[in-house]
Amino acid sequence: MDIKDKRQQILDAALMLFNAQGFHGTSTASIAKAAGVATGTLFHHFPNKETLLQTLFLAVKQEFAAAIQAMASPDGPLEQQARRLWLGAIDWALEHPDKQQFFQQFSLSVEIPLALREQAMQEILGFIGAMIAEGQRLGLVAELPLALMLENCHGQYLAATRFFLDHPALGQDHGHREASFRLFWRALAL
Amino acid sequence: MDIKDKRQQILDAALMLFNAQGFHGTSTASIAKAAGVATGTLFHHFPNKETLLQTLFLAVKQEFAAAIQAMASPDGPLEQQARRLWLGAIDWALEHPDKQQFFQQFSLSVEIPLALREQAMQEILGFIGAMIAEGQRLGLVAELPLALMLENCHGQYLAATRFFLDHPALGQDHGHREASFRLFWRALAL
Amino acid sequence: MDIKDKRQQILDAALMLFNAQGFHGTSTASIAKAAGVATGTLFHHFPNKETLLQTLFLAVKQEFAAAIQAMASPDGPLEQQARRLWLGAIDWALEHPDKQQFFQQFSLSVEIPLALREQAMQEILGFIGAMIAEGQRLGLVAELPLALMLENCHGQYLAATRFFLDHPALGQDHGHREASFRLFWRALAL
Amino acid sequence: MDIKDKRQQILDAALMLFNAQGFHGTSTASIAKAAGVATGTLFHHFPNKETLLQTLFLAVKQEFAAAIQAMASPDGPLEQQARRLWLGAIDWALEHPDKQQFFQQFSLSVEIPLALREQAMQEILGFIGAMIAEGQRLGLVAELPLALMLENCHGQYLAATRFFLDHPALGQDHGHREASFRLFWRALAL
DNA sequence: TATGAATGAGAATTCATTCAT
DNA sequence: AATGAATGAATTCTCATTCAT
Repeated sequence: MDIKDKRQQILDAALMLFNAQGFHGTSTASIAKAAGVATGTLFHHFPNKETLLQTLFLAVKQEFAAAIQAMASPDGPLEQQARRLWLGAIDWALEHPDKQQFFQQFSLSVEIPLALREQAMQEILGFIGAMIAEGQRLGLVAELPLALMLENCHGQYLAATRFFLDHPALGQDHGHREASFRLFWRALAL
Repeated sequence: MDIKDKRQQILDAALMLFNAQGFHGTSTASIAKAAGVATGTLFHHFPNKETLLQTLFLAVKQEFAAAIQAMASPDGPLEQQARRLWLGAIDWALEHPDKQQFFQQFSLSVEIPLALREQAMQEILGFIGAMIAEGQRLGLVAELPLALMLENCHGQYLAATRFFLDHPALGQDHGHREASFRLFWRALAL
Repeated sequence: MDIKDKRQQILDAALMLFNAQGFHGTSTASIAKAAGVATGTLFHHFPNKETLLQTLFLAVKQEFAAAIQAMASPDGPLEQQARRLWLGAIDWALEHPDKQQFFQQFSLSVEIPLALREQAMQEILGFIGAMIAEGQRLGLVAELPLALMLENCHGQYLAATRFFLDHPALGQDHGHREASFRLFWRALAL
Repeated sequence: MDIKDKRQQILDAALMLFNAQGFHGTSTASIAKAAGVATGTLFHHFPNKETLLQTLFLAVKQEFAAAIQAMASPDGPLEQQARRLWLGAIDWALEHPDKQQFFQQFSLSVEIPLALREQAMQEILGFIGAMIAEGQRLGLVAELPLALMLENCHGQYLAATRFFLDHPALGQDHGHREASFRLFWRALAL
């Protein structure tokens, strides 16, 4: 237990409680208690509650981005690449339900400053954009306004993970997994 | 000014402030002040702050549902019906940006009890479900799990209105309007 | 007890406690308790602790200024006028030892913003300045830099009241009263 | 830099910060930081914050007393001796504005325990008392209560240095320097 | 119905001090 | 002697809600 340092324990506790009760519904005292540290310790590591949330957001975002990046590979036809990515992202969500739920709650929330939110979106959607461009070059993807397509991808991903988090069993069901990809892909495809 | 009763003034002020500052960021005192009434008056009309939010949510939801219902008509081919509905819903969002923003913020939020949220979703997505079933019967719409399709529709609608609220000028642009429908429709269509 | 409103009770309690324990040594909770009100009530009447102090400072200052003004009258030789004023001011201090002690503590303190302090000094020393000018015109008062003379008057008054507050019995002693005036007057006189 | 030991660095930083922000407005952490040492180090040299303040007070007082003592000499007429002392004390204040400001703030403050304050006053005013007695023996100084005269001297000195600290340029002006002495001396003189 | 002063539990944050290294 | 992470009591201030008028 002493291996994980207190800073990390605080982040873990915050993730759990923010998910369960929301940002404003969670007191710093309760985070500290759940983390097994004193109230002062929280403020030793984070100047205030807001920064704690943002630090957490950044950390989760980076973990997700790294996982996605690791899945991407330019092998095979574009649709195969996209399927691999989509299902990989769904799997990541199912393996890290707490982190995914955190994303659902905060990736559009006012608590995260606009700049940080947009930066996160950019980082994650960045190579989705590249893949769409490539698809358009190959005549596989429709020529629609890029910003709108990206917002759409984001919305579909949030919807799909929302669905699978609400019905965890279906996350293993081949039919539902493929269906979710089909909706996503056909929206974009020519 | 005395025409609108104080209850309505309170609801209006709450809508504005909840949008701007969130539920927890808005004090009942500030709502009362913005509404031009005394703090106590708010609690004559609503037993507590939560109920105020839920009442507001219900009112906005019903207004939206009524507007959508008015647009629907079983005339013409299914895709035309769907286009009319989709663009009508987009227009409603553009005409009521404050109410739409309120929806964006609270239709998935923890502040609204699950039961209320689901009921609202049902009411609004209800005849979307019917339309999908009809489409499937006619062989126009893909045979995918219904719950997933509905969640997808919802996610796409939120994404589209998010986009148009962020770029109000494009709300009048034919290309973007059609593109948003195309994404929506192609996801579902066979 | 209900006659004095809570606002005044809070000011009274604050005066007492600030005197006894200093500004930082006095918690808002203890002020509220001593005033017999809830903590929230204090913040209903004063936006924060600092404003409470400044309001108190202003109130005491105005009471003192009014008392002094009431004593001044242009009758008799200048030295008589000055003596009347000086002894009157000493008497006020002895009759209101708590308010005088408050002045001792805060009239030079950093807790009171410079602007407020200077305004208070002006108001109280204003007609001391006029009296000095008159004395100089009559050839009774030395021609020294005015600002320095005023600072000196203030310093002497604080010293004298400090002495009399520390030795309350001597406040009635004719010898000491006269001696304090003599020191003051001879410093200025030609 | 390593020449001055950390203890002294802490005292220097404390002097600066207490002046700028007051005792309660200055955290031990900020003192340590300004001194370039760790928070714990402060508590190796001083058992607590209060003791740090009192140690500082004592050190400054002793430095001042030593400087004054060095200026005193029983040569020439008494008024000359007094002038030398007074102007020397003013000069000391102007040469050590930070230490003088510290004195202004704490020599009457509640933060310094009464005993320490009185001891300091005694030490500094001690030979002022002797000089007054000598003046009275020679028929040069008024026969007024000694305690009152000492308090008056102290008050005048604080007022004069307050004035000169607020108007540093005038500290070199012969007229103002002499005027400040004149006020002081004429108050006491027969 | 309407008012707004009063309430007090609860929140975020600060900070002097300790102590293992 | 020096460090700085950790502590937790204490502090200021907020705010939903009540109630006498």
